[in-house]
Amino acid sequence: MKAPKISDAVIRRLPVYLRYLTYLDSLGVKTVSSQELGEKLGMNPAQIRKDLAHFGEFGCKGVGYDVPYLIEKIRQILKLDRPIPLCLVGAGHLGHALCHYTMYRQDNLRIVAVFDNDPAKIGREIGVLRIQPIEELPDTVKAKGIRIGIIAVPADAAQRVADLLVEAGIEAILNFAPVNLRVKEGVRVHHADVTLELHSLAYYLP
Amino acid sequence: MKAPKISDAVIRRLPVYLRYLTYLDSLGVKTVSSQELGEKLGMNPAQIRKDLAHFGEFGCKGVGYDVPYLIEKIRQILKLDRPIPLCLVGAGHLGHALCHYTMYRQDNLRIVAVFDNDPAKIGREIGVLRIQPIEELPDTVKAKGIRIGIIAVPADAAQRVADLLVEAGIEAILNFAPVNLRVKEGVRVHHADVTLELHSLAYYLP
DNA sequence: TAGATTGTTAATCGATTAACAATC
DNA sequence: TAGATTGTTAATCGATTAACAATC
Repeated sequence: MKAPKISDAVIRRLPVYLRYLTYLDSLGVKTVSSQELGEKLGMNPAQIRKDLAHFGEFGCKGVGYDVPYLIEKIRQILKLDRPIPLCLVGAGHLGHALCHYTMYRQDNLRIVAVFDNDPAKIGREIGVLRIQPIEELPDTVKAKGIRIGIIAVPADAAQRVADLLVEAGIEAILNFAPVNLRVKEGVRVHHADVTLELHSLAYYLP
Repeated sequence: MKAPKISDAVIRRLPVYLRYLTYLDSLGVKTVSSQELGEKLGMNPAQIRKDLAHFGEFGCKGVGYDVPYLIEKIRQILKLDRPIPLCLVGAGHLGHALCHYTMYRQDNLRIVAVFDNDPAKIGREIGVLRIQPIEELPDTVKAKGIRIGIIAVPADAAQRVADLLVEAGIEAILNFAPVNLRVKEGVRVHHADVTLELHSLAYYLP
């Protein structure tokens, strides 16, 4: 649709805007300028305008941005305007936390299946979901149209799980295990790497 | 010590190098070139050399880098060569996961205290740690010399906890709550933001 | 209309990559 | 020594910021 590739830096700022806009909306604020947005988020207003202008003309000169309209537009850009089924692999503490977390959110990303290979966990429930044996993953992914997989298993199992997810036809992976996953071209992997965050944080200690 | 500021992008790559070097070391590999490193990590070798050269001359021309020596040096740079006590606020599923995670790691970052405000949780144990009431935070932080605080509480409590941590003298915060924290100058905050990762991942879906 | 704010072009800044002399 | 690889300088690339005409 859009010829020029949008940089990842831009894409990662959109959810930040979205979150703050949603907050403004909850306060009943109808309009916001890039100036105000920039002040609150500690960002350059020109950057915000430029980021948004990549995708269309969402603002109104002399006025600013209509909050609900901009929320709608950003959600469209991020493809959050349609339901996206996720699955979770690994029903440990982290898995539970993630399940509860996405369960109570108001967006269209929803965990619809949970897998584990521990017989003690299989069959137990997290919220409305029953923990399924990992062997059921391929069929369930197809049956439920699951598009994103979340890996919340120990490091030594992560690559196997990734292979299984990719084989099942998953399109993107969010990986919590502290390992570099290798996946085929076209499958996007994001890392939620606590180790990396803590290590880089340590550097900045006085 | 070093006059020119090192960019955050560089700092965030160091733990990536460190992880892979540690893996190589576990295999008994003694020496590695920026070329090999770059191939395995999907990075430009020149970038790796330049990153490292910011901090000193760690390599050997014609040979490459001594793996154990480089590990030692990166650990020094990141201040991981000395024990850094952490505390965790929020003993939910995420808190449990983080506790177990840092407990079994071989680095010097160690959670040494856990706090919660839920009477049902206070007094219970996570590994060797007893969950303490949040009121004990200031004294415990001082007594144990805690330098980094991890926030794993619901969004609406996060800012209060951040204020409490800063007040207690914490120097850095890792925040898992999906809110923008406001802290005074000099306190570094990193975000481990699952929402942001999932939202940006959704964009890249085909 | 006058004031405000966008969208966009141009200028600046910084980061990545390439190239190569130094040297192990 | 010859081959390999670093550390570093120079070239390239891309992202951020500033400036401003367009216009609500």
